Amino acid sequence: MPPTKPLDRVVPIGTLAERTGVKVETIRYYEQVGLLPEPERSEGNQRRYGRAHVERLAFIKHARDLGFAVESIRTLLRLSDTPGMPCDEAHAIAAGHLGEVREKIARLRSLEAELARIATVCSGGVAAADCAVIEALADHGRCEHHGH
Amino acid sequence: MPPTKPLDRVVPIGTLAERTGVKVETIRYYEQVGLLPEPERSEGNQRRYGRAHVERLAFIKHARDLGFAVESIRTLLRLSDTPGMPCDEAHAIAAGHLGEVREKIARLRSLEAELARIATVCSGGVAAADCAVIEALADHGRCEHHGH
DNA sequence: CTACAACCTATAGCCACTAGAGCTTCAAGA
DNA sequence: TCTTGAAGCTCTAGTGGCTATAGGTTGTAG
Repeated sequence: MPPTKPLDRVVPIGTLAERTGVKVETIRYYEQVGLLPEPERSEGNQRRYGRAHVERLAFIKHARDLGFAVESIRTLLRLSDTPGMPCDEAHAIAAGHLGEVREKIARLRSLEAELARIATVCSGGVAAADCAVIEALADHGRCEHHGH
Repeated sequence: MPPTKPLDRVVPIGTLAERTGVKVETIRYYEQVGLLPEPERSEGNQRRYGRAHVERLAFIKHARDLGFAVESIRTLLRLSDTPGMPCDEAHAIAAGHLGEVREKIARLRSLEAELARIATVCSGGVAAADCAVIEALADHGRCEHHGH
């Protein structure tokens, strides 16, 4: 028989990791915090995963990549496990997260403007006493009014 | 004598906290990790801060507000303490941080686009089985190619 | 049968705080 | 002077989402 690895229905944790792009340690962590159900074990006590696990982990990974908190993912998984439920909660989680992301962007943009201003004034080579970076940080009169 | 508090040269930790907008616990933490020097103590072992502490803590707060890591702030403070040194390092830290902030913004913007797409398709009220949010997360074929 | 990669558990560390328990000190009013 | 209560003190543990290490066991190719 050839190494039919990609078609195996039951795979060890390393293969699951490769297949989903999630590290082995992270997979065990997800199991520990209850995102991923405990899989069957081999005779020697090693984890053996099936197709359902691959799909569930892909779901988790995708949600994490989108920045959802583990707690939100727990809820989203619960919803996806009970397809009859209305999905208002899922929408609320996504919309809430979108709001957070937008806030973060806004905050980072104001940081970016401030940092760019500071960093362009001083491009190094000057004595620290006259450095615009140090000065800007020391001079709290300039920036504390538009709270970044 | 009236309560000349705002002009006192030696203040307890609570007043320092009020004056800088940094929480009492955080001030003690900064002292513990060596950002803020240990102040004098009252006879009863309570911290008493002077003008120099206020300025230093304001510097730290401003830098933290701008997102600098504590480790970077340590270096920036060292530079500002030795005004003769050239400030190339300060410039490098600021420029490096600006780069990180810009990367974060870029990543968040791609998240925002994806989340907005997902969240607008499904605005709730639908059964979870048909919910675009759940579906988008489950369907890894759609998004894994443009790595967010 | 042996070698060695891959697996296992348990624990500690990361960052920058934050919260709590259980105690002591300070300052204002009676 | 005494009492009260806010504010201070130290020490420890918890947060989120992993990541790393130590020290052992299992699976499998040659």
